[in-house]
Amino acid sequence: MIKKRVSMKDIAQRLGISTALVSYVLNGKLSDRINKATASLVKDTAKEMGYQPNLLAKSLRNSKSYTIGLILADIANPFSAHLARIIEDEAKKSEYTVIFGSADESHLKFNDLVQTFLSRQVDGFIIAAVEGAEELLRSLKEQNIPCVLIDRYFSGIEMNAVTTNNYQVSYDGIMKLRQNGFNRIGMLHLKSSLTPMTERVRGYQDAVSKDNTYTGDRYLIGIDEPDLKLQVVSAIDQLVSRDEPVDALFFASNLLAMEGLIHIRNLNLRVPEDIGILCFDQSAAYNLFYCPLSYIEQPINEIGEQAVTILLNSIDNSELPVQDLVLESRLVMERSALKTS
Amino acid sequence: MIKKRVSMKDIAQRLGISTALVSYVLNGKLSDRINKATASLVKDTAKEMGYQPNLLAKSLRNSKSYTIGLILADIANPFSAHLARIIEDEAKKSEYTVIFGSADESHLKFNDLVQTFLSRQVDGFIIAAVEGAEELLRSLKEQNIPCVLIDRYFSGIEMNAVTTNNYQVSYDGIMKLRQNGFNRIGMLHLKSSLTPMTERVRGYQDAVSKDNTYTGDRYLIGIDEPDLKLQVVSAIDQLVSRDEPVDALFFASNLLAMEGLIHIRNLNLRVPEDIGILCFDQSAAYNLFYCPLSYIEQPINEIGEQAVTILLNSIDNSELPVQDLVLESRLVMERSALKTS
DNA sequence: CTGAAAGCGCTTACAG
DNA sequence: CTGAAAGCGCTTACAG
Repeated sequence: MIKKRVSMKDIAQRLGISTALVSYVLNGKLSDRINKATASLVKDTAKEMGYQPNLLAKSLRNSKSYTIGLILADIANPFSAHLARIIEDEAKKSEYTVIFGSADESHLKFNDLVQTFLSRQVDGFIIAAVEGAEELLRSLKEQNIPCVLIDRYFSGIEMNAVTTNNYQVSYDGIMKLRQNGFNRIGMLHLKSSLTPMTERVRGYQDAVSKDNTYTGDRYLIGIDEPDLKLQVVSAIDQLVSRDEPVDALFFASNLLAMEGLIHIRNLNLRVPEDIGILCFDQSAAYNLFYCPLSYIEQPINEIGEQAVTILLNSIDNSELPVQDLVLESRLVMERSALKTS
Repeated sequence: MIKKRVSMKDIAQRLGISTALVSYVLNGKLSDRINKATASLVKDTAKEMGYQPNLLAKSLRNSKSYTIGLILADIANPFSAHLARIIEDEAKKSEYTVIFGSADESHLKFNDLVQTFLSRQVDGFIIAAVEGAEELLRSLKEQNIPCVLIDRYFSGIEMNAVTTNNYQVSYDGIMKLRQNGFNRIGMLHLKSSLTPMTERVRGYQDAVSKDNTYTGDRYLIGIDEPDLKLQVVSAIDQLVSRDEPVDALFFASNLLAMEGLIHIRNLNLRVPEDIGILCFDQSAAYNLFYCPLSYIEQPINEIGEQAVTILLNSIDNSELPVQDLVLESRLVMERSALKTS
């Protein structure tokens, strides 16, 4: 059996005083009214006996668990993993613990996680929501449970959110490609109704349509996530074998870029001579590609930090107005986006 | 304010019965002795009122939190992130929740995490330990707190562990390189006293020393993690510019391989013509390198699953003997390990 | 300066 | 078939 851990009661008994007194001392409350000698005796004894407060009991009594629930799309995705790390670090600074789960784009898993975390009395949520989550989010809002949405934004619901300027940075990126001389720019995106993806597509569409270059959907292909590899391959095959083939590609996500670049290499297409490249999201992997790749870098650290800050504020004060923070991504232009012909 | 959540007491009052009865019904206990009508009434009312059990209270009462503490080296490392995902999934199947933290190779952070998690009354730990953790691990063992070590193994302490055959697979990998005709094989490893690294080095040393090819340390260079990038660059520069330069390189970790390959490409060394390559750990990034890379793949899924299984077993039954599971890694030989001259 | 007492939301041995 | 009561480890208003 696990050794019984020592409680305040144990300390109190050993010292022949009340648990109330032990509690006051150990929490530094009423310190002005407590006998200094008693106080230090209590502290010493606590240390000696290896006292560890039981946070479960504390939480139950205070109806505050100092726990935040983090729901991510997929912790195995580097973007999520990085975010998880920042959020855990940041939460810890304020003595909060993080419990987490991956929703894997499944509505059922998402609901399940929310319920589990509620049972565990989390003080609030940081959520990268999945499609079909609106109803549940609305109910969290109604119950006044502090939440911050990250990455994905639901326009119908007034909730705290930390997102990035997906539309603008995509637009800027494409315009930059155009200025650099590319004029048949294709885009691969994930079929998704969630804002980051839709906004990136919209940014692309507006940029390529500007001044009537061509209408936005001519070189635009949506990919189904479950069948990603195969579809990326055939999409690229298609785009490069047209009468007027693409001369540049914009990958709307990490994973798309990964698979796309592999195929481009297999096709022996030269970047940027045959095809220019722009990717959304940074990846350590890009460094292994022969041509320095251009990408759009979201400020992950800031997203994580701000999400925690906003959440903790709204836990402390439920009257705060809803915050909707849009951070700026950075456009990093490398050789893959320079026309050389 | 957060709306008060509904408790068993609320249900009991509404129905004019005792909370005991509510508890019995909702937990399916004593179900043979309870009036079916009352039972279904309770269940319906619970559902209608949106009852959510308070796991904090339950845990306090049962001295069991259904929580496991996961301590990783660094959640932002793909290997860890993947592991975290498996462990969370696997734990969830048994209704356990995971709380996690990154120790970042810091002894202090590690201690801190253990204390925090103990305060939260975790039922057990899954731990990728840091250097200098022995003492604390020993104390966990003394307190009979269920633990499973992963990835890193401490020979002095009898604890459950799930690791992989680092020595053997490294040995095999190097022997394979030799069979393929490489005979001046270098290795870059992290300076670390922890088993995975030391075992990989030992495997390399034994393999290159076999039949007196050369002694094991001639082409062996240790890298300090904080200064990894620069040191990898200068290590490689050194190894390839000797009178008898290396004709192959074994990278003992993901990160080393990443930086090393970038530099090899910058030097315009051809893989495998100028230099053969073998990497420890798989990485999605390898696919972007121009030459298919050989690597050693640890069975991450199995590590995670087994760790959870062993942990839950030892939570349920503290009398179980210590388990020390060594899983087999897989050697994946690609063109980077084929001598072509 | 200190203690007795109630209560957070649950479970369970005991009694009827 | 059901209820009263104690207790898990804490905190805190109240009394002295």
